[in-house]
Amino acid sequence: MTTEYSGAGDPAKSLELLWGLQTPPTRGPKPALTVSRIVASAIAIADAEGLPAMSMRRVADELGVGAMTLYRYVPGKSELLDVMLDTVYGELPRRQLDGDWRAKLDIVARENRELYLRHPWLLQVATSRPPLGPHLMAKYEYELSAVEGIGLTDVEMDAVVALVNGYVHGAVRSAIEAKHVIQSSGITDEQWWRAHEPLLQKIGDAARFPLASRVGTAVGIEFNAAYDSDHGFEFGLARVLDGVAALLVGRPG
Amino acid sequence: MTTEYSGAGDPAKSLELLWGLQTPPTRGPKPALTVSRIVASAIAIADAEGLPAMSMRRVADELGVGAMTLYRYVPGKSELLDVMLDTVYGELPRRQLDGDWRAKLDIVARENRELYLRHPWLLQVATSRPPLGPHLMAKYEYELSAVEGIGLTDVEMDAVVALVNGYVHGAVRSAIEAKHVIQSSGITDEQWWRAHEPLLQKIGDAARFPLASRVGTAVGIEFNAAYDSDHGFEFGLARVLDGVAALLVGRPG
DNA sequence: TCCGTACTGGGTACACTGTACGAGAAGGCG
DNA sequence: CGCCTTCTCGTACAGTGTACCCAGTACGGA
Repeated sequence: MTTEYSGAGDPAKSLELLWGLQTPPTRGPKPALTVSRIVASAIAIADAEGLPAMSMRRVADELGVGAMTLYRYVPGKSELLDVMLDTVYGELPRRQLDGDWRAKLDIVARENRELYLRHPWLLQVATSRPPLGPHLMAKYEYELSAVEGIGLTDVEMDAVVALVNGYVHGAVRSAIEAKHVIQSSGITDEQWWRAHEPLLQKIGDAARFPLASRVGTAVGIEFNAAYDSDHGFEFGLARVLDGVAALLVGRPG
Repeated sequence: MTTEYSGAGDPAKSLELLWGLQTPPTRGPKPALTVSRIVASAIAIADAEGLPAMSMRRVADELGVGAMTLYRYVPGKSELLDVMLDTVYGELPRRQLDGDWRAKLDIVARENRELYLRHPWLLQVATSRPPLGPHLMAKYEYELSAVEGIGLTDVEMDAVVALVNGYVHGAVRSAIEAKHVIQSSGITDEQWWRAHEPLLQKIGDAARFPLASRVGTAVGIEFNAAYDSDHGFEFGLARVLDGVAALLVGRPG
């Protein structure tokens, strides 16, 4: 299983692709493909079969062309990933944000969560300083607008947005991976803990990890129950937003 | 560039390795290697050259044996990664936690941060439900002890620990990736934004993203300055802990 | 109209990856 | 000693991204 890096390719090349800056040539045969068709295929494969299945040959097969043909449109796989990222960012609704900052950040968090659930492979792409595509720019602008004018410095605004985005990223990743493990193994968390109790007892002192086994079992039961899995997400998000609220106490805004 | 999954191998096999449950045979030639030597080599390579450089052949070369020899000691690369994870978790100091819950969580967060900075490849390993090695168990137990007896339910204790760990993970990842990009490209964030200003102006309406460019520039300057890079970490951590504090208001503990 | 030339398509090849298989060597036990 | 377990590791296979190069296409200028 592999995960990829964004921004690993030539930034200038990626930017040209992202903003559609390459001027189409007048001579020569008409291209059979377009970058967006390639990107759409790649996203479809990643959505359906995961990021590791998205190889250049696989995408090319899907489009009915040879593998090397893709390199006429995209400098390499890294740049393809960059464009995939920016493309799915374009799916975000970016509706009008109403209410106070908390309501706005709440919506932002939920929209990002939906996006991650729709494209789980996003969670496997490292996205620090990705090439600034138009949709990523718009996403950043949109998210900053949620905390504009509430008394934060510019740097604090960025930090708060990053904090919320980071939380959503982590929370969704945990949830998805837990679901995957349960699906692939057919073993729930609770069953897993129970199955390993004998092992844990055999390993030296069973009382060495009292908190871990008590809490671990409780969490397993909770997740195993027909418990609303959104609840865990809500809990963490509320904590993060409470933390931001504490920062704003006593500030004008 | 590739990243790996933990827990992708046979859990039972990983557990046997992690807890050292295999009984050494009496017959046959003496093994030339040990699992811990293999793991130490693998960790050294991953530390020095990154996770993608840690291939089975590379580790075998380092140890002066054939690639397939490793498979006598470790079922596969996934299980090797599991043991690597548990081994570095064993490096955590786990000193006596003093003070109130906030001081304790603060220490936990800092210790985890140090670990990530020492072994950046940890950030590229997906660790949801990794095989329960002895050191991971100890880590979990230690972290739970920071929030034990302060009025949280078991499930809340797990959620708070996961929240803090998730924050540290995300914050360190951002910091490390930002540093990598600056090192490899020689371009600071500020220079990057300035260099792309003409591009952004050329793209339709330059005023389309006023917040993004203002805040982006401010953040770039801040990071570029000889500004203590720990400051950003502190800010986010304080927000997270404030959020936990808000949860505890009015509870006995 | 016709050719040169810019361009596209894609086959082949290379250096990698993890690891299945199986042959040969080594060494404790009856 | 001989058996049988165990260890080492060469070879092989199905993948990966992509560099290189040749063949075919179609427009611009003559």
